This record gives sequence, C-alpha cells and structure tokens, in this order.
Amino acid sequence: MKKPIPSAKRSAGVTRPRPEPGYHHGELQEALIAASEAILAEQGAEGFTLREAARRAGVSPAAPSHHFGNAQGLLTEVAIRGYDALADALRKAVSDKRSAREKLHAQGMAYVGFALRHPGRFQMMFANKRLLADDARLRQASRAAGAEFEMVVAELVGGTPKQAKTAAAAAWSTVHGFAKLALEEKFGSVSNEAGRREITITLDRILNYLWPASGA
Amino acid sequence: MKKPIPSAKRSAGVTRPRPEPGYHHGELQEALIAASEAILAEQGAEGFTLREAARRAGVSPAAPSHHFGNAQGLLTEVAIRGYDALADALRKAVSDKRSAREKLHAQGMAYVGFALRHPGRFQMMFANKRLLADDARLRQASRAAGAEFEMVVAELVGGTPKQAKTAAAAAWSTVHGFAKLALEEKFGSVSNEAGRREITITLDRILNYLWPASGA
DNA sequence: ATATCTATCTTAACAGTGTTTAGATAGATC
DNA sequence: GATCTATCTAAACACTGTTAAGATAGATAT
Repeated sequence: MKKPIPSAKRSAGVTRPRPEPGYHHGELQEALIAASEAILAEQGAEGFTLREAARRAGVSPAAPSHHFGNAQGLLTEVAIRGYDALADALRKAVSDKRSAREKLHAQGMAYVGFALRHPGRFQMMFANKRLLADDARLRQASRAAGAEFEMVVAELVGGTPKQAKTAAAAAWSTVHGFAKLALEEKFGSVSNEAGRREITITLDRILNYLWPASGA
Repeated sequence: MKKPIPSAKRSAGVTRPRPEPGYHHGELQEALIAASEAILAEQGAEGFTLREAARRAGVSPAAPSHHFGNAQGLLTEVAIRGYDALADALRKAVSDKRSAREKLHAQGMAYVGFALRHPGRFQMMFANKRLLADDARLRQASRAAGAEFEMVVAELVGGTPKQAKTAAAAAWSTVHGFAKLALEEKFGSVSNEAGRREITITLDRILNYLWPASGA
C-alpha cells in the first residue's frame, strides 16, 4: 500500500553483515544496477527492460519498484554512475598533459573513446525521457562532467567568462555530435576494432582542424 | 500467409480514381506516414507506437504490416522524408548567401533550427535501432543531406578532398552535437520560444568562434 | 524468548505493446 | 458474371511496465 522507496538507506551507520541472497536479497539495489549495466553493455540502450534486469538479479518484476520507484528511477541511478565514470575519464585524460590545447585534445579523444567503449551506457545517459531528468543528483553529475570541459577550455581561450562558456559549448557539441554520429554509423562501422580505430583518426583530424596548434 | 509488402505500387502508371476510405483504404501508406509524423510532432520519438499510428489511420493494428512489413519499415519511410526535408532546409539556407562562410553559418543555423522545430522527427531520423538502418533509400537520403554540408565546406576550406571531408565532418558534428544536447535540455529549456531564441544565440556565437570571419 | 513491527520481496493481475496466422472483403481482371 | 489478388480484420501470442495485496524475514522491543 505505502510506497516507501528508501533508495539510500543501505549504508546507514553500521555495516551490514549478511550480504548474500535469501528472501531478503540484501544487495538488491547494487545487483539491479549491475544487471542494468550488463544489459546496456550487451544489448545497448534499446535492449534494456526492467523485467530483464530483475530476472538477472534473481527477483520478481515488482521488486525493483520498492527501491527505485520505477524503471526511470533505476536508469537514473545508472546514468549518474555513467556521468561519474565519464568525469573520471575526462580527468584522467588531462592528468599528464602540459598545454591547454593538449588537454582539450585529450579530453575530446577521451569523450568519444568513452562513448565508443560504452555505447549503451552513453546513449542512456542522454536519453532524457527514460530518466528522471529533474533528479538533483543526476543534474549535478551531468554538470560535474561538463565542468571538466569548461575548466580546460577556460585555460585555453582565456577571455571573458562568456567567451569561455561559448568555447566550452563548442567543444562539447563537437565531440558529442561526433560520438553520436559515429554510434549511428554515419562514419562507417563501429562494431569492429578496425572501424573504431579509423574513427578515432578522423576525430583526431577534426580536433586539429578546429583547434589548430597555432591557437585560436 | 504470403507477405507481399508492395511498398511502392501506389503510383504505378495510371492514376488511382478512388482515394477515400472503405474496406480498402486506398491511401493507407500515406495515411500511416502522416499519422506517424503527427505522433512524433505531438509526443516525440518515444511516444510513437505502431498501434497508435494504425488507430489514427482508422485501421487495425495488423494493417501496417502489409505495407511496411513492421514498425521499422514505417519509421524508415518517415525518416527518409525527414532527411529530404532536412536537405531542403539546408539548400534553402544557402540560397541567398554570398560567401562560403555565410553559407556554412546559415546551414548550421538551419540544421539546429530543423531539430528544434521538429524534435520528434529529428530524433527518430537518428534512432538507428528503430529503423531499417541498411535500407538503401534511407542511406541515400541521409547521404544526400550530408552532401549539402560537404559542398559548402569544400567551397570554404578548399584544399585536398581529405581536408574537405574532415572539415565537413567537423561542421556536421558540431551542429549535430549542439542540436542533440539542446534537445536534452543541456543548454536550458527548449520548450518555450524564449528558451529556443537564447539557444539560437548561443549557437550563433559557437559558429562564429569555430569559423571566424578571418577564415580558417 | 516471545511478540511486534517494518522493510523487503512475491504473486497475480491489468492495460498496453509489436507481430503473426487465418480468414474475410473488395476491387480489378478475364 | 466468375475468378483472382491485393488489402484489411479478428484473434491470439509473448512480451512490456506498473500496481495491489499478501507473505516472509530480520530487527526491535518487551
């Protein structure tokens, strides 16, 4: 009758001693998220179903609703982790780079690399209608990933904050558009390693064209 | 038993005299495509269902299969018309422009304008998994729209064909990414006219930043 | 230790989806 | 006017997400 949806009571104070399944699963939230990510990795964003996620976690189709409300709630959690992973990748990409231009270049490559390596997750992260688009944590995670871009771009272009914001939007649009078009096979096959390597080369050329060494 | 799927017997030689509904609809293909486009306009890409399209056309859920095979077939036809409309918009955008830079700028604005004015259709055009991605006519229509870009970019950059292709991919990626991110509300609300106008201004700035008046 | 309480999960059902099969109907052809 | 063929319907199937009601297990309190 009541719909509790605690959704974040798991790590409250003391550690849980019994993590393994019984009637009470114990780790259902994590199991459902892991199952969802596995489906996205295997079948892509269109292949996800709530029932399949429940099946893989070994519970009934109704079980997820107690933890996530509905499918959107579960996918929102998956998307948040996706944005966190993306932000990590963008952060790692700049770690060993000197110039701002090198950093931006590396971030662009890392962004598309993430999309090509995790297409299902990536597509779901930007499938607003399948997520709780107004969720505060989701918006924060998305913003945090975008901030990684803005920092590097601000270093590159200098200028006013407005100019920096414009340049950041430009960089994000370019790599995001390239990733999306690549995943829709507009630049050739993406299902084999050879195709992905060629696409990577194309991206490299695009970034060098738009942000040449001489500076903009 | 047999699955005919004529799919293009409509305008074969003589004109059809009786276009209005009976048991034989007469114009079911067009009616289904129109219904689908209406759904996409009203509900977006996620709102489309084959049964709803059939409902609007006044036929049973099984009727579309005789003309389009399945939902992918119908949506492929819708996507083809979408690409045709997009190519038209890109063509019209350059018609009154002088310099190559003006043309590219106008095309970019037109591309995003199309996406913002027809979000459902636009999203469906790039939802490969919901279409017959290998359909020859679909690929041709998509290529034709892309060619509008390549022509203008070749005029702008000159250089080798490879350089032109890189530049075209860069331009397409940027405007496509911007459109996609805008539709996912990453640049603010897009549901009201004020929001759309601000987004248009942002795009204008991005294009001026990436392709400045001084030339590249 | 026993009873109670509460979170967790199941069973069952509902309305909806895309697709297939078999059959009915209407328009065109001979 | 009979036959033929394209077109559409009716019914069924296996799915989907979600909800309501009830069972169970673990924790808490007595």
